[in-house]
Amino acid sequence: MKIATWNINGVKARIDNLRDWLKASNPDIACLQEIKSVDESFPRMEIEELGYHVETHGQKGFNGVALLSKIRPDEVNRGLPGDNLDEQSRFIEGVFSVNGGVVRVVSLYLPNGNPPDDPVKYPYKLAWMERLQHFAEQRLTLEEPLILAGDYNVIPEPHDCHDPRVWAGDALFLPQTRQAFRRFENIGLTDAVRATTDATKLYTFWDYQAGAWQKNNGIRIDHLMLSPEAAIKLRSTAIEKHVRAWEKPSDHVPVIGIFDF
DNA sequence: ATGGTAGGTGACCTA
Repeated sequence: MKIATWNINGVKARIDNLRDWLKASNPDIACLQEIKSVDESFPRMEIEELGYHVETHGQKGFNGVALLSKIRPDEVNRGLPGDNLDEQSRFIEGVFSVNGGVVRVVSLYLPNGNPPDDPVKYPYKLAWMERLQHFAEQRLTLEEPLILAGDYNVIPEPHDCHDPRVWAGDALFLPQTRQAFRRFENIGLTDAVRATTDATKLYTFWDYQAGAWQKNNGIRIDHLMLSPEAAIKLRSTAIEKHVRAWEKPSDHVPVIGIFDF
């Protein structure tokens, strides 16, 4: 089973890219972030035509996540538990039946958090990470394959960016951010890409500005985090870097996990 | 639209 995560930066602007990518990469489940669309205006038919079931958790203008899947989920949960007042659409979970078992797949868009001195933004990011940790801890007790896939807006380690000095004061790389991410690993989640390679200079995002792509000035912020039951079934990972060179690209590229289920 | 770029919105906001 091939499971992908991709921040597409606007589903309406990226519909041709998205369709081309689905045809070429052919994932069984695709987790999308930043659809920047309400549920009603998601280009559902254009995706269904390609044989995918569509579940969205959209929002006007910003954020928004979706799950595209060849098999229909048995259950879908929208919104990260832990704050009834949080109105941002950043989390959708699908439960899928696969040869006798179950796999839970989450598409998440973790808050950016910049600027860090803003009274709201960075605290919101850290609180969201804590809520995600609590969610994960609860799901881990189920002892099921769980894949938390998405744009984490976290650079885990210095070698996950082109120049750590540039990112030193950024919400994506601050010690508290990295510490919160490390907590995900400490409770038993595995960073799928890191588990399958020790290559450096692996990036999933290149800014549109200042020729970042041309200079390979990128960061690795899109991750597949796995429960032990999913990690043991992980066969390989890939970062589909070529997609960044397409016409009208997203600033992120798809990250893939291939599993034995 | 601060600027460098981009998307969605609608007289800026977010990344």
